[in-house]
Amino acid sequence: MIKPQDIRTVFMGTPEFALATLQGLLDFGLDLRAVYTQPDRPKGRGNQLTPPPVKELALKHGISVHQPLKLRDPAVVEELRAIAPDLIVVVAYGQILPKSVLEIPQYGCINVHASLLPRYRGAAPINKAIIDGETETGVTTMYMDVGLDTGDMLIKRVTPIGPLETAGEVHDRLALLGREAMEETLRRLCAGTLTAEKQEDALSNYAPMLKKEDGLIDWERTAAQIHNQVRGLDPWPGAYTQLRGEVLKIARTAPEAGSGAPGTVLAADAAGVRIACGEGVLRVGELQLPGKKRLAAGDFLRGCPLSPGTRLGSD
RNA sequence: CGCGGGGUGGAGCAGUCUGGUAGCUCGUCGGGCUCAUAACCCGAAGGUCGAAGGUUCAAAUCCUUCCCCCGCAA
Repeated sequence: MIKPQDIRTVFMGTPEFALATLQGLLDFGLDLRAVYTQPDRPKGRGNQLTPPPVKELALKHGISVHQPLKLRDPAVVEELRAIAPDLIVVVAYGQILPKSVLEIPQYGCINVHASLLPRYRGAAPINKAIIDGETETGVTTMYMDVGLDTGDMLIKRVTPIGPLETAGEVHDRLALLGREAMEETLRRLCAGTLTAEKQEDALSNYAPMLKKEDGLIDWERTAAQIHNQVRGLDPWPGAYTQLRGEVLKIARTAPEAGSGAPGTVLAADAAGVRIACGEGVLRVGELQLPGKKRLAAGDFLRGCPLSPGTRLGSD
């Protein structure tokens, strides 16, 4: 039986997704020696230098924060070795851990990944799962190895994906599940009952980093496919089409029955804008023009009327 | 000094370039019509046009300064 306060731990993470797990580590009572996170980056209007969410939480708890540009820098590795962690916990850190780092902690490097491995390895597991129309997903903790999300699996937590749920909503849920999975992992680590399971590589697939162009809608596809694309890319990067040469972002969609020439507005009122797809009709609840904010269909139409017959997409 | 858009009745917007009665769609209120309705018809209320200063006979509109909001750059 290992006591949490005897485990010298380093946490590595950057965005909001990592927050719950970091808090979980604190609550669990680990001996948290340092937090590694990405450097402050210019963000927001005016390009303000903004600290990553993890940094703010760490500072609030008086934990020393490291923000190396490159973790693989020998000096950085040396510094980390000097901290002599028994365990490194990694959640959405944003940098690959070199072998030299992976070998430092005696209890290994444990990562929380937002999918049911071996499915959806890679940078955008939540989005990709929704885009593919999956009805459930989850989180997996694993021992990290040199591959990308290929390490031996420890604990899984499953959650259903609702038919209208967006990536943002699932993201928030998975962040909490990730914390639970990590806590369970730590309990077993302390109790000595932690078991690891190899990933079945043949069942794996890869979720590459999202690009803005992934949001371009092809109205020839089915309403269900487009719906999955829209909610899978919400809130970032967002799905879009074109209206009179301008980018029109859409959100809060639902597939419906019906038909028409793909890309044609069939009806537009406060209940939504109905657009014909290659198969079926997509009801759009929220729309956004460049420089404007996202508006509910009713509000949007007051400022930008859309008459039936309007064609969307490239000409 | 990263790029860009904006602040106009309760909501969303037009009007600003080219100064001259503040407008549109919707909402609200009153009335009418209807078996009925988030429908339709008639009418009404509601705005120091973000703030201050300047130019002008006259400023939402042109000039200066300031405040606030938003989109994109993960």
